[in-house]
Amino acid sequence: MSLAALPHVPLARVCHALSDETRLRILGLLSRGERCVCELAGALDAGQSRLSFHLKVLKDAGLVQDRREGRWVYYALVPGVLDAVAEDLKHLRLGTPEGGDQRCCR
Amino acid sequence: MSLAALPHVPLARVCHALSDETRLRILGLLSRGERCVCELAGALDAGQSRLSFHLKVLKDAGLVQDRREGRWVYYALVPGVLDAVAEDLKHLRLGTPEGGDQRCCR
DNA sequence: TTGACTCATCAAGAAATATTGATATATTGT
DNA sequence: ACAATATATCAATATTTCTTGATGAGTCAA
Repeated sequence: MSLAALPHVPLARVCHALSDETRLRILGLLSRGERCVCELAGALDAGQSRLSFHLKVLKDAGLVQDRREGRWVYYALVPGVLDAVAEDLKHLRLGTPEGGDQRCCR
Repeated sequence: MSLAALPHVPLARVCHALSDETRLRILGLLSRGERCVCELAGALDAGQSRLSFHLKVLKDAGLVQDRREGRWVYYALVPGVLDAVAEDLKHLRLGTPEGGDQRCCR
């Protein structure tokens, strides 16, 4: 499965979502199961609005999903998405062979 | 092999290096073999100093290496590094089980 | 030695991201 | 209906990153 299976988000944007320590810690926590925002806030040292901001970045990147249950919103990893990103990284290539094989300097 | 095998660069920094379209295109080109800067500049539409900037980001992240040959500097992917990053992403977890399993809300 | 060429670095400004505190919205219990 | 709780959003500011143009450093050939 490629990233493209999910509501396509460009790889660069996904990597940007992964490029922050706080967000990686969130994903680490979520890798062990669903968590609500206040649990995450407890585990990390982040203020509520900061956390909310980062969760939105992760969600927009298609990495996490949320689910409301009463007053709480539970966040979870989108299943398989990290594997999909990993796969895309391994096969990093351009759609079209960019720039052929020309040499500019001799 | 984990990322940690190489002169350790934190995953967040590596992902940051991967979070830019231009840099992904550079990596795509390099995935087909070594290229000198002027070749890259030709293939992409980037000015020289812009390209140099991005190459430095990639190098600092441990993703590419360079080699001087006469007037030219050839850049190449660090062998295996993309696989290593992919692996780290699949096993996204924190060093320590962060925040135990406590719940803050009931 | 001089000039042309490849590339890196620097400084300044522009653009994108992150943080903070305040406020808004939704849900629940009383 | 009201108050409390959980979360999202907004506005202002701070910080980081990117781009551009200028300059510098190394290499080569004449």
